[in-house]
Amino acid sequence: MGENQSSRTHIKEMAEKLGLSAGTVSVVLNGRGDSVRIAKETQKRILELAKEMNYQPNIYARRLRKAGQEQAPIIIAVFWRKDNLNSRLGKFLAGLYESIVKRGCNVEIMVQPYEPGEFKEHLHQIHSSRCSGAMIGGLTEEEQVCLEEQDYDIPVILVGRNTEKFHCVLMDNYRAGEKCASAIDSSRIKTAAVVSFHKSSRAARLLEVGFTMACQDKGITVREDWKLRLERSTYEIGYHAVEELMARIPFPSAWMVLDSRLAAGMLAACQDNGIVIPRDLNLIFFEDSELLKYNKPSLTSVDVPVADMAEKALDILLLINENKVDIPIKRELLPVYHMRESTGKL
Amino acid sequence: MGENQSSRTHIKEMAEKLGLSAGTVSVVLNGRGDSVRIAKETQKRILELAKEMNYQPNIYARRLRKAGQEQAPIIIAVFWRKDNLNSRLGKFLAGLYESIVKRGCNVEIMVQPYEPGEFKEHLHQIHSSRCSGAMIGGLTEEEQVCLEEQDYDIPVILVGRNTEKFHCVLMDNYRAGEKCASAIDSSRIKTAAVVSFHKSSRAARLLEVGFTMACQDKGITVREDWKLRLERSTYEIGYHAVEELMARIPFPSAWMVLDSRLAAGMLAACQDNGIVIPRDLNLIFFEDSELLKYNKPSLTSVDVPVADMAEKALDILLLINENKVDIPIKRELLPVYHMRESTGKL
DNA sequence: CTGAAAGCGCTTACAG
DNA sequence: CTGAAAGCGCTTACAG
Repeated sequence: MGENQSSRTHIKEMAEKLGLSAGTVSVVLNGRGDSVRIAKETQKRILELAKEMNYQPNIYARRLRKAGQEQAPIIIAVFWRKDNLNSRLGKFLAGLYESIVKRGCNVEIMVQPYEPGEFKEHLHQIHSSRCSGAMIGGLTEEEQVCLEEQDYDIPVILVGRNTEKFHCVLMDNYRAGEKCASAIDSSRIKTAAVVSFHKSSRAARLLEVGFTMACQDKGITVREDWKLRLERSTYEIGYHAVEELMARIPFPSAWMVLDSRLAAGMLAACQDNGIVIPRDLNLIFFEDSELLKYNKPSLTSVDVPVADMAEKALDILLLINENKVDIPIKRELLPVYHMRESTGKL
Repeated sequence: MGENQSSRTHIKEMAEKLGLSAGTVSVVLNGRGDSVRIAKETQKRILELAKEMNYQPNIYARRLRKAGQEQAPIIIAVFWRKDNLNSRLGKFLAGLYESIVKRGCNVEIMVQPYEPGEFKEHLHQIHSSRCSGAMIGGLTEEEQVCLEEQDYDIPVILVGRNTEKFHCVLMDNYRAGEKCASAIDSSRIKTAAVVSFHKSSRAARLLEVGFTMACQDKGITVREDWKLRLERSTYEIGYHAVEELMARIPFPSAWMVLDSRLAAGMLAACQDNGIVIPRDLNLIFFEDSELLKYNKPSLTSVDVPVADMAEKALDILLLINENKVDIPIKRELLPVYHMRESTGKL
């Protein structure tokens, strides 16, 4: 037992095989063989064996060796859903990096992608022998439940998810919904629709409620049957959503859409059906994209403040590490707001 | 001297202050105080001092301790330009992760953003005591020169840059240029323009040459004065570029554009000037984006195969680590190709 | 030219 | 209830 665990070659092993000391092997492997005047022949034997046994140095041992010369860094493990790597990870890392520089602290960022639904395979990585803290984005509810079943000896910070057990940074979804409503010109517009998804998260529902409530306050009607539930986010589904809404009488004249990837399809449908934005329709998208910004007319959006979230997550992590506070910290941030032509304002 | 270097608190230090042994302190700090039956009072003193001195465990020491129980991983340092974090890092990491899973190897990814132009500050991180290999994206020419002045004891792989000294993975720019030309319907189109930048990289120039040569072969004329050099990539500059090209007589009827961020401005200008795509004009963009895909008409693009590059970079790194080959390996990959309506084909 | 020892910071049996 | 020792894998003076 225990054989397959430490299958990697070590210096000591090689030294024994060669009848040399570990020091000699180490020196040669580090290219200092000549300067320490190890026999050419010995060097050759060592290098050959290293190649043969596929020697890989243990980075941790090397770094430990350097302790005293250099500060040991704080290591942050960032867990991110594989299918989200493209969208927001870049912004998150950028925000994190900026904050690290600003604070002048010695931090290393480790990124660990995970398969959607399979986060549990990484639970063992959340441990003080691996990193100083974990930031986790994109968890499903089941994954979160699973995560919460255990305790961890380092701070865990959920990104974009609410939790009572761990720390978290998230957008104030209710406020985000309100913001969307405030983008509508209520002097002209009296009816509004919501386009969201069938399997909506708690976050999405809060957004919807915030929007609906704020609309009510402004005298804008949001009828129950104007709340569209789509299956997925594709061009075609966006296109059909417009046709469906057009069948409703009266035709709601402002739409809040909970996903910007539908935008292309929806815009095409509007064009094909002679709906002019913002004359006939106010459009507000959740999530920003170039598509929205450069469309003619440009489209208003409300987005998650990812960089901000990274900054706050770092704040929490450093605070916890310094004070060993044990109550969970929650930071709710305001959404980012891009007012554009699609809501009739410049 | 050496005081500010190791300012961090260590267990030994705390043990001395408290008149205890390191073992006792360690046990309590790991929450095993009760199970090992350390006096409550002692535990309290230890925890208080830890808080006061802001004790941070040395992750490397902890991980080394675990050696034998768990495999030491290969650590890949990914250096990425801060201002590119949003665009291609996600795809690169996704590609890297996929390849890691496919190969079933034990790899950790460390991401180190750097300020554009300031890569030299990270040179010391390219060392076997920090990681098993470095992948570097987005270097400027000066940065690359600076990097090449030194030797490193781990494999260095440049992403998207050519080099004789290190390994590299890059797109075959000449072939990419040819691909762009092949998107043009030469039975109908006889003239082509190139829109690029004033300060163009060697890569961009190769792309241009590949395009020009392939056009010649197809009987398409690319006149010198149809080669536009723009200052930067913005909406306005894209808009003006179209006006400039319209002033040329004859008006070139296919354009290869070396950057997709100009797209929005160019499309707006075409629309404003009654230029109909693809009837009057074939458009091919380098770099893909949603904007191109969902435009009406959808726009053809040629893009860097980032995920592929990540895979090949991993291949190289593992190969080098196994065989200690010392000749630089270069992998040139074919671009990714999105044929769309803007070149008149579906 | 090479070996033996010390030590990086930490944890874990073990002894008392 | 606590201490002393051993050891994780590696490197670096030092001795010979």
